[in-house]
Amino acid sequence: MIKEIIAKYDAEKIETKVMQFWEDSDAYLKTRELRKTGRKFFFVDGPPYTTGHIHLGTAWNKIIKDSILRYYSMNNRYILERPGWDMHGLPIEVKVEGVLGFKSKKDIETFGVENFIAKCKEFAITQKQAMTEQFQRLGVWMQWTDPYMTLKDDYIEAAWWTLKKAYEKDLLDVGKRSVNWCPRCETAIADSEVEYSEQIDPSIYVKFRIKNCEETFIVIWTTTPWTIPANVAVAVNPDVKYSKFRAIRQNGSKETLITATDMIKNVLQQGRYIDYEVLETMAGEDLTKLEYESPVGDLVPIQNKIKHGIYLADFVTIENTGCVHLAPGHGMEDFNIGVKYCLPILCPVGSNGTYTSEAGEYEGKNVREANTIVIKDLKERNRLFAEGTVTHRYGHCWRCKTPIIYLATEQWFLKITEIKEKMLEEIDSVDWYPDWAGSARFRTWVEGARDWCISRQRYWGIPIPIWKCRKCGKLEIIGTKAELLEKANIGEDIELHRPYVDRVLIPCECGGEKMRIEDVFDVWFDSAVASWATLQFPQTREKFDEWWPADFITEGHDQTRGWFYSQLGASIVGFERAPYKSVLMHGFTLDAGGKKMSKSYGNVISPLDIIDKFGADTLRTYVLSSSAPWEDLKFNLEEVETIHRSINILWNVFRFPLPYMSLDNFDPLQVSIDSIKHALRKEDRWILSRVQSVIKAVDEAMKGYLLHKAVREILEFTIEDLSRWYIQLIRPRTWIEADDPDKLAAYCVLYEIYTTLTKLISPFMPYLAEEMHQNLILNVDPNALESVHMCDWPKVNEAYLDSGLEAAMDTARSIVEAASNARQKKGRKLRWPISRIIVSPCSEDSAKAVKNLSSVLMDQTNSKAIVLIGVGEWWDELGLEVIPDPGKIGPTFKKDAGKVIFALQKIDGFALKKAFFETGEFELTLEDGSTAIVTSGMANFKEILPIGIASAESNAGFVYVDTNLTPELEAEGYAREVIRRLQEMRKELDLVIDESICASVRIEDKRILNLIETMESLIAEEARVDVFDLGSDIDISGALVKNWDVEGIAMKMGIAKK
RNA sequence: GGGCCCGUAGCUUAGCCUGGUGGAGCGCACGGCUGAUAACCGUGAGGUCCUGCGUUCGAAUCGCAGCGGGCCCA
Repeated sequence: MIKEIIAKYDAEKIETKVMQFWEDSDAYLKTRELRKTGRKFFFVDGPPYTTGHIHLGTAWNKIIKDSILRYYSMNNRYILERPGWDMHGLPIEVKVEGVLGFKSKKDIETFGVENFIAKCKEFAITQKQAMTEQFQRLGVWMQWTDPYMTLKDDYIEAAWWTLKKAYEKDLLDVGKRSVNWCPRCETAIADSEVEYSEQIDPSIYVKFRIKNCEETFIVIWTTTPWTIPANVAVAVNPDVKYSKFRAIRQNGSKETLITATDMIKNVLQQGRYIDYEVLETMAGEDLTKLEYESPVGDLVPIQNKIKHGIYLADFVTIENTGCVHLAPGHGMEDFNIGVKYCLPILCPVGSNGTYTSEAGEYEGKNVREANTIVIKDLKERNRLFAEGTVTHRYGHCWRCKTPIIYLATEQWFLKITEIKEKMLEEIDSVDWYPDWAGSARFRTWVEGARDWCISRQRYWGIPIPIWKCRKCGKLEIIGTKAELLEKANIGEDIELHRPYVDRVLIPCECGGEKMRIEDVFDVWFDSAVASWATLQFPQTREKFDEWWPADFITEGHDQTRGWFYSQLGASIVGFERAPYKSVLMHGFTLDAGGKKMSKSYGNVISPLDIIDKFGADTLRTYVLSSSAPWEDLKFNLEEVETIHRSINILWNVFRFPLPYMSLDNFDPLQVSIDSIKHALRKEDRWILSRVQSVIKAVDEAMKGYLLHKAVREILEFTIEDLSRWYIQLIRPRTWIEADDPDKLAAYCVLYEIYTTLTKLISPFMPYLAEEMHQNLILNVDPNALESVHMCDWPKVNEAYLDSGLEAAMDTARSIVEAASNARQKKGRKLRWPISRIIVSPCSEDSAKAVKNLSSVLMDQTNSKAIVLIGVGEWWDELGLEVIPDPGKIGPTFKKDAGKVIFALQKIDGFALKKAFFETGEFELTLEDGSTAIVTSGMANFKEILPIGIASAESNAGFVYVDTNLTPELEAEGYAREVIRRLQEMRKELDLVIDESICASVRIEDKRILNLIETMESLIAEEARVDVFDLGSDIDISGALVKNWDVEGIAMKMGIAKK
């Protein structure tokens, strides 16, 4: 039996209860089980990093995923969607280092890698647990008991297997490259791990003395003096003019310099020269013949062994001096030029950011601290041309904020440049939502991609499975744990982390021993293999063959260069095809002002706080409805409150009929819409049609992942059509006491609508939907499907669709609004009946709608009749005033204009208007008997409303409301006022709906009393009055007595339980 | 500096693809309703459609340039 609900919407209560129900009933597992025969749908969850707390962005991300998966599940898709956790990497290492008070890698070595790894693992697992609970609270249904975790051995094997594939396909490369390096973490870091921020650095101009030439210097500019000891060359632009010129100081001293011609002025200013004289102008090309000597050769002996040349490079811009200092060991572009021209890659800096012995006198000094020393040394050697500072954006380690340096070190690479074409090809075979996410954004990124440095010199990560012979240097790439154990002849199981795998040695054919290289993987490589790791590949092939590749993934737009990219690269390496078939790119959460949320701004909003206040359904509905998925979401608390109110309306809509249904023992299993078909009213057919249209619209929206449109459609239907219209229309029917077919029809329709609506909202508001399902379905039929999420998604019932009726109802609503507007103009409350409203329709369709829905119109306008005028005709009770336009009449009629105007004011406006409408002119008889032809435009018209009539425009045409009272109407009006007061008093006494009362009403105004006496039975019936005492001088008593002022008439009323 | 996206009422947004007098919701003001009631409805005020230039008879809509915001890159 359907249960009455008195409680107002209490999200916390509902959601706690439903969560418990899901757990007790194993609803999630049963739902998946139920769809086992359905078409497979493989979803791969982009693994959030285990930071310990979810934020609004990760919440939105999971909410989008959950809603889409619930929708697919109801559409009979068999879903696989293990949630994932990204648990390795520097962020956790840095956190743990912080907890343990470590400063550098040495501390870790002292503490013991084994101990350190154990701490990292413990930390990651604790954080994962906390975040799991938070995601569950959002109502997200995933395999929380069996997530994929990047720290598990089977996951690690997936990464190993992929690397081995890369090796077999010759896509693995090793070599010196210039990489971003964090001197604190002592590791290479990815481009994506570099955070740029403003920083003040030295800005120096340095003179390099040209060899075999009389005291001539080429001038370069740099912000990193510490790289001067590693300088090996200078780059100039091939398309730029350079000059050799004599610079002259105030005191007459001179110096011969080489810079870009256009930079002479700047250089002179920097060096405080006052004049110059160009000696020679040359192309960049000409400079390449020159050689120069290091300014610090006496301090860095290795510099004297290097031949310092000048080379051409397109990247050189006309800034500063137009000559660029090249240190291939300390810069990306420098390195590339170095490789191109086979320059020595001098890198006299160690992993901790201090100079090595190669740096001669500088050995042991920290590079950033060495800046001032280098400047001083240059000055002493007369090689410092100018000195200053510059504020610019500089890269920092995203975890520890240390300024990065570039180091040329030996690293491992995936040769992305070799598979780029294939990657671009695969992008086209993927469905992107929105389209430009793939066709523009992702494509551009991949086109510019470089080889991927996958090695890191750290501890907490997937060990790179490369074993190298200490004797002959032969490599062995290991693909699985079994392979490792076998090749190393180890019997017992080991964990695939450092330092355990580091201890495993593999005998080499040469008689030597292969030992693992020390590096671990870049964490981006971890998640890159998620789509097969989550299928337990390579441990088993079965699931992989069944499910892979993913049908769908969705992540934020930052993942264009992140997970969308890393997965594609790894998948081309492993399988030569994209690992996903469709991708939805979603936006970022910003604060209400459109700024990004960040701890330093203090504008971070926690999803958990929102849930505590409004519930998960409100948060979900808010984030889903407020903007298109791919647009950034400006989080606005007022809008959350608005959504909460909307859901509250949904709740009120839902609970409104329950007391009546319960009272009447309404059993939906016994009565169906078919069985009471004959009793369906127009409005019933209308709402049934509307709900079909909503299903259609939601399906259409979901097809393109337009979740915002889907949710808005449902909310608008609920508020506009259900709450504001249909419920208002059927309220009187629910009060009918007998077992009336009219009432039953309304119940059946409501029941049909609600059960459909329950399913429609279930992907988006899973808790509320479940609560409604439990009452509407399970309380009626204990054998029904336990959870709404197990139900099939509603199918559009074409038989109920009636677009003509939907349009007609729109017309009717517009008329009711206009009538309400017109009433207001005359101050006539809706409670007071009116004799008639008159509609002058603007089209045949409107006229038809009025005829068709006249009962609805009478009902909602509280009028006794609807008068329909013919299309294009005038309501004959209207007067029409003719307003002549002298501006038009004057020029035509000159001196007779006055007579024409006078005549126009006297004639029948209707005839004139008709003539204007039909022929455009009218023959006017003037006072003196003569005639004049007036044409349309010479007069305007203004309608004259009869007394007591007000008008307003609707989209069906003009609506006139007759507010003139008759004694009958007045009697009913006052009666309604009395009923209203008695109802309010009943309420105040908290009476049960169908409880009878004794009531007494004293009205001293005789005329009003007489009117009301004619309505005594109506009042008694409406207010459930059994014993009714009405008079002008009676005593008023009861449990509650009140004095009222009804439209200026004093009334005293008393009521009591019978 | 580059790529992509966004900019419409105080706030959140529809309309933009396919040019023809800009629509909602929230908030505000006024009025109404009343057994859904700490709910609800109506009316009203409120717009340089980010700016400028161009195309066009006509631009929120198309093009170009700029400004502001976001993500990514340099």
